[in-house]
Amino acid sequence: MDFVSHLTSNNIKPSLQRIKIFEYLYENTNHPTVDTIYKDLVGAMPTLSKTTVYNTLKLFIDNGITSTFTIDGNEARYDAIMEEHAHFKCNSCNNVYDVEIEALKLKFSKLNDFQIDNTNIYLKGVCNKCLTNKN
Amino acid sequence: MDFVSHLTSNNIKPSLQRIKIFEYLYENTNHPTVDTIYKDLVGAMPTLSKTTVYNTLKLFIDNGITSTFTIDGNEARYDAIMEEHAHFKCNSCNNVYDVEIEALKLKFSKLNDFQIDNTNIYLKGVCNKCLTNKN
DNA sequence: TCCTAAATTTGTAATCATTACAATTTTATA
DNA sequence: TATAAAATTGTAATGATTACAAATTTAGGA
Repeated sequence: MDFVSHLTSNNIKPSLQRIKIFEYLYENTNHPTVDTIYKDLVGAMPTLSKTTVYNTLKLFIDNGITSTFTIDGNEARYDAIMEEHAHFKCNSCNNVYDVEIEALKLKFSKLNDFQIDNTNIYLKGVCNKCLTNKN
Repeated sequence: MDFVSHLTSNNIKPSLQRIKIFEYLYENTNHPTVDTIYKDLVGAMPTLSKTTVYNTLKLFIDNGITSTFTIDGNEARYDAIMEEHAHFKCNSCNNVYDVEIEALKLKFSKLNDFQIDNTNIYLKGVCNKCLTNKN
């Protein structure tokens, strides 16, 4: 993945901050929050500002190379995966997993009262790993 | 709908504030925010505190007679309808509509990697009314 | 290369929803 | 009625996000 050309081809000037933040998002598929992104990058880029992280993510979203969602209404999470997918949060280990929703998309598209531009799904429960450990 | 017995049968002592807040939720199915609930009720109950609205809604949720969701990650919305359903927000008129998801629930229940306790779906797009008006 | 304007980054302060907490008021019970 | 428990209230704190203006960097022309 050539991050620089990915940015430029989406009309984003590839500054160092933008490259690093996108690279981080692309390689960390665990749906990081702004705070996580900032803390993980500020070591290598000591002048990084949290405002820049906010600005940059907004820019990415506006240009369609990043998506955002909130799992519990508190902190926004970010994702470089643009294919529509659902999220599953385990109430036991608090991990957030990706879930395929191909079948669901089809169902939704049949709704004819609305023009649906955006589908947002998240599930909560207990993941298999935690179910097994719990005996 | 007898609100008092609905509260008591769900282990909630029916104080005036609790009755009024639940009544409001039950009769206003437009998914109000805390601020909306507070502003609409404080006229009739001048001593009402916004903290009480928060406390009461939390109590309702803990006792299973109210559900909550966030449509855009900013403000929590509340709902006395406990049957699982999706929400559709129109990007043009900003209204939030209820959407049936019976068919979808079936699909989700087939996922066998997770034990799904809670399904949360919201859709965004443009409602028919706005589509028609726009020519 | 140097100069200037525009774009980007940064830090601080403001905003806004929500929560913590302690004081006050109300309710229930002896 | 007296007392303890529960409920309500107001204020202050928290935490994510945004506004905004200053500082820095970048790009293009002289």
